[in-house]
Amino acid sequence: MNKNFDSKDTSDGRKVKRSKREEAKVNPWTHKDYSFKYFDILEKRKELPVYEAYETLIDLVKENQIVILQGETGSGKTTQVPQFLLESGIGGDKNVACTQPRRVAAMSVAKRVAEEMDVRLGEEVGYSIRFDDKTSAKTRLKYMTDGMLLREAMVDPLLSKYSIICLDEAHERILNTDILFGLIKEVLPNRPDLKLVVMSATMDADKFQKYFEGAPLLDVPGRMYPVEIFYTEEPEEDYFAGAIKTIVQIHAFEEKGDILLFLTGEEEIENACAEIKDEVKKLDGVGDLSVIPLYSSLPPAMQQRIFEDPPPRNKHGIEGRKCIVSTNIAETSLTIDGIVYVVDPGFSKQKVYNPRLRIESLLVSPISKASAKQRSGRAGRTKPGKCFRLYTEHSYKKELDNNTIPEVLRSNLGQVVLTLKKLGIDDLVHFDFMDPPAPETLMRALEELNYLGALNDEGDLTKLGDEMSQLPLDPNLAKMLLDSVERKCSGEICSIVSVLSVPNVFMRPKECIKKADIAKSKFAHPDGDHLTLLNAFENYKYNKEDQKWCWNNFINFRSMKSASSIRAQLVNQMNNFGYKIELSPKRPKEYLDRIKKSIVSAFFMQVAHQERAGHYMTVKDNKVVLIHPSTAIDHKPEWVLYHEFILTSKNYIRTVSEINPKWLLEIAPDYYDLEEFSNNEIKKKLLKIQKKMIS
DNA sequence: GAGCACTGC
Repeated sequence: MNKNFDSKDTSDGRKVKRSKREEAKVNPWTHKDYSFKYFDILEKRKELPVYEAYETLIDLVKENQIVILQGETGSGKTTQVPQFLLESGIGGDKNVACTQPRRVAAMSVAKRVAEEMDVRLGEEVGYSIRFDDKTSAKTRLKYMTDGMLLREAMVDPLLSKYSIICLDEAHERILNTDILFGLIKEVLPNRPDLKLVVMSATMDADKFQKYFEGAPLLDVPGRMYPVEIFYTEEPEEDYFAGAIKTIVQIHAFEEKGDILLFLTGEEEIENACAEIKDEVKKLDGVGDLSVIPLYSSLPPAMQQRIFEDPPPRNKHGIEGRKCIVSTNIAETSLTIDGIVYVVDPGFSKQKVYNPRLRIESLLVSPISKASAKQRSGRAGRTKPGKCFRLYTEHSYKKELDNNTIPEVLRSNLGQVVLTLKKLGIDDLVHFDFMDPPAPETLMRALEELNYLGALNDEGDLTKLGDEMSQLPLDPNLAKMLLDSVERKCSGEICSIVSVLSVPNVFMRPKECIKKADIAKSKFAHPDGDHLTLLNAFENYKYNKEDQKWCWNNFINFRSMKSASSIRAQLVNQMNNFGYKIELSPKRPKEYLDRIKKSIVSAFFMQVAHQERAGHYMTVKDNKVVLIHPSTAIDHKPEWVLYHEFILTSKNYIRTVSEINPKWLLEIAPDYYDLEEFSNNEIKKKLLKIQKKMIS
C-alpha cells in the first residue's frame, strides 16, 4: 500500500531539465544578476545528497497532498527542500513555511537560505520566532518555530497564507509538532491546495505513513563519517565511575580528537569534570586535557568555551584535546565540530507527568535507541569517530525503547487543551493525536480549566478562556493576569507572572552561598515569595536593567532580561484585549491583599495548611509537604499558597505566599465545596471560617 | 534547611 521512493529514482531526462534550471544568470526574485558568492555556494549545494532528489520530490509533492521525507544529518533537507518547493512554483502565489522546534535553528537556517538564494534576510526569505520577526510583505519562504505556526493557526485556522508547510524534525515529537500534525491533518481536506511535507531523521516510517494516510516516503541518505560503536562486555554497575574511567582511557590511548560525554544534570556534570581533571593529573606522558562542562543554565560566556581550540602540544610534544561533559543539550540543540569520541552511559533526565497527583517531575531514565544513535552521530561530523556505549549490546537491542516517549504523553496538557479549544477542536477525545494521551490526563486538564473558569460545564471556551488561550502563558498564570485587571493590580501581577515564567532569578553559586543568601534577603517580603519576586523585578527595573547590578546582587541577568521581554509582550497583548496594565504608586496592605487575591484566583488548587502537629498538608490531596528552604517567609503561616510542588529528596512546595483562607471560599466556591472534602482538620477549619463569613 | 533535562508561544 505504501509507496516508497529512493532518491536514485531520478531519471536522466529529468537531470537535463534540472541543469537548465541552473543556467540562469539572473535571480528571479530580485531580477538582479546573481553574485559570485551565489555560484560558489551553489557548487556546495549540489554536493548535498538531497540535491539528487529534486525532481522526485517535486513530482511527489505535485501528486500527493502529504509527502514524508526521511533524511539523516547532512542530507541538506532543512535548507534545500523548502527552497526547491518554492522554486518549483507548485504553491503558486502563496508562501512556503518550514517549522523548527528551536528558535536558534529557525534563525540560523533562514540566514543560510537567504544567502543561498542571494536575497536579503527578511525579504524573500525570513524567519518568525517569539520576540523576533524578520519577515516582510515580500517574504515567500518563512522559517518559524512550531509554536509560532500554532499561534498563527489561532488567528487563521485554515493557514490560508501558505501553500506548502514543511514540518521539520518531526521525529523529535515535540509537543507543538504533535499538535500541528493533528491540526494540519484536519485542515487538509478543507484546503485541497495545501501541501504538507513531513521531514524527519530516521523515524518509525510505518507509523508515520499509517498516520499520514499512506503518504509516500522519500528516503534521502545522510552525509556523515562512519562511527564505530563499542559496547561494554558486562553491564556497568556505576555508569558515573565507568564514564570517568572511559574518558581517562581514551585520553591515554586513543589518537587525537575531542571527546563528548553525556551525563544527566548540572551537579553530576560538575562532579565529573572535577574527577576527570584529578584522574588525568595522575597520568604520565599524555597531552593536556581541557575539561569543559555544558548545560543550559550555564552563563552564555561559559557555554562558548566548548568552541575553544583544544590545548596545544605540551612540552613533551604531545597534542592536547578537549573533553566536553554535557547534558542532552549537545544531543540536538548545540553541535560541536571536532568531536571524534562520544561516551554514552545511556541515561538522561526525562519529564514524567502523573495526572493523578498533578505533578510533573524529572526522572533519570534510560535513553531510547533513537537517542543513542543521535548521540553516537555526534562523533562523525568532521571525520570517522568512535562511540563508547557503557551498556551491553544486548541491553541496547533488548532493553532500550526504539523511540523516546513523545512529550504529549509526558506532560500536563492544560495549555494544549486550551489551544485546541481555541483552534475550534471541541471533541478532544477524538482529536487525531499520533499518540493519544491517557484519557485521565485530558480529563484532569479539562477539570482544571473548568475550575479556572476557562471552560464552562459543557466544556466550551468562555470569554475568559478565549483570552487565556491567546496569552503565551500557562493557564494558571494567564488566569492570574486576567483576574488582576478588575482588582486593579495588573501592573504588579504582570511583573510577577513574567518572573514566574522564567528560570529562577536568584543565583546561589556553591562558592558563595552565604553572600547570595544575604543578597536575596534584601528583596525578601514577609508575606511571601511572590512579593519577593516582584521586589527583585522592580529593583532590576529601577536599576536600569543593569547587568553589573544583577551580578552584584546575585540576580540571574538572563532570566530577568527574558522576564522583561515577556512582560512587554504581555502588556501588548493585554492592550489588544482593551485592558490597561497599570502599576500603583502606593501599596498599602489592602493593595497587597488585592495582589494576593489575584494569585489565589489562579492557584487556589495549590494550597497547604499547617496542621496542629506542625507539618503542612495540601488541601484536597492531603499530602504532607515541607516549605522549601529557599522561601523568604520567616514565620510559619497557617495557610499558604504554593506555585510548584517539587519531588526531590522530600515533598517540597516552592515559591510560597501566606494567604487568608477566607479568600479561598470567596474566590473559588466551586472548588471549595466543603461537602466534597475528606473529614479532617482542614475541613473543620474551613467550616468554621465559612460559618463566620455567613454570620 | 536545599536543586533546577531541554524546548516553546
